[in-house]
Amino acid sequence: MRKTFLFMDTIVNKVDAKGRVSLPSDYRAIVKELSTEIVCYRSLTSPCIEGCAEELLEKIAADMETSLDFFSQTQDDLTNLIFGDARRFSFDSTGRILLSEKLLKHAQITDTAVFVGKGRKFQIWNPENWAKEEKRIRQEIMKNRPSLSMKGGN
Amino acid sequence: MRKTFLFMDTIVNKVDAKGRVSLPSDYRAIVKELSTEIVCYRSLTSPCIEGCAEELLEKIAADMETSLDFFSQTQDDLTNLIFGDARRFSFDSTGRILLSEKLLKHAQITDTAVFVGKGRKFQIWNPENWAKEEKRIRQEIMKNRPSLSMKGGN
DNA sequence: CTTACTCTTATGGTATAACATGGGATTTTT
DNA sequence: AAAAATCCCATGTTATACCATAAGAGTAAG
Repeated sequence: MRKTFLFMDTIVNKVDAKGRVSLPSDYRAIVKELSTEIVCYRSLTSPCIEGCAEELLEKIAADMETSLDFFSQTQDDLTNLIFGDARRFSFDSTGRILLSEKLLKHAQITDTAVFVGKGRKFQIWNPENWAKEEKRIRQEIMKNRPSLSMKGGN
Repeated sequence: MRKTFLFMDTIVNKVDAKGRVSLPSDYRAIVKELSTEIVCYRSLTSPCIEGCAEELLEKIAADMETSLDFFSQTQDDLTNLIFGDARRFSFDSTGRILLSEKLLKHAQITDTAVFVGKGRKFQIWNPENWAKEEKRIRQEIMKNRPSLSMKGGN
């Protein structure tokens, strides 16, 4: 069976004064498995940091090259937004990454970070914000439960 | 496995009196990795400098040879503009390139340059202009968000 | 069931290397 | 000869690699 590479679980780690955090070991395993790197950027929609394997961005770049027009406005905007914000974060021998000021500020993270798995991606939250968000999501799901169906995608 | 070569992140560097700027080290790494050179030209659509690996222009040229649009007027015009404007910019031992007057003027850059990653390409902006542009893009994207379906999901 | 041991992971501190940037020297161009 | 471009050295700053300790999970033995 093929090894999985899904970001899962919710892990709470300390952020030190320099902005260093241990990347959960499971996440590190994925990076090694894919021989890729972790890439993080500000979430477009939430006050949190979003991360994924660089491999995924590679795919996006490749898709754009072929699907959209080289000179299209939308492509221009999207690439600016995604790649302009994303940055590679490689971890040291002890498994830590150094988060940037920009990201920490966006996610309002000071001394504690919550890693939340999302499959191909993951998010990093401020603990309080995540608590609220999780509650919101659960309520939302319960409300819309009857109309949720598996569409075959995703 | 193949190493990735995506221009990412947003980096602010000083431009000295001679017009020298440090090319962000990640960008330099890509150049070395691909054993190519950096090529820059005036953006066709924005007041900024656009850059990419010379390799990419090679690819575009190759694509056009075989493309159905071989005789397309628009495509002809666009490539004329880009190839006519593009120039190689190699960096010195300290990693700096010397931007030309023409480019600096087009991007209204004087003493500070903002490098914005775009995947296979990157842009160089005047700080104020980029701030405005980033704002514009974020608004635009948020407005059209529902209709944007990326394969990477969101 | 409890205790001791081992291994992995997280975290704090420090040393080292890499980078951006200023200044000057040398070379090339016109 | 003057101007412009390229190269080289010096420095402050920051990120990264490294070492050491602590904490926790899991395992094996008593």
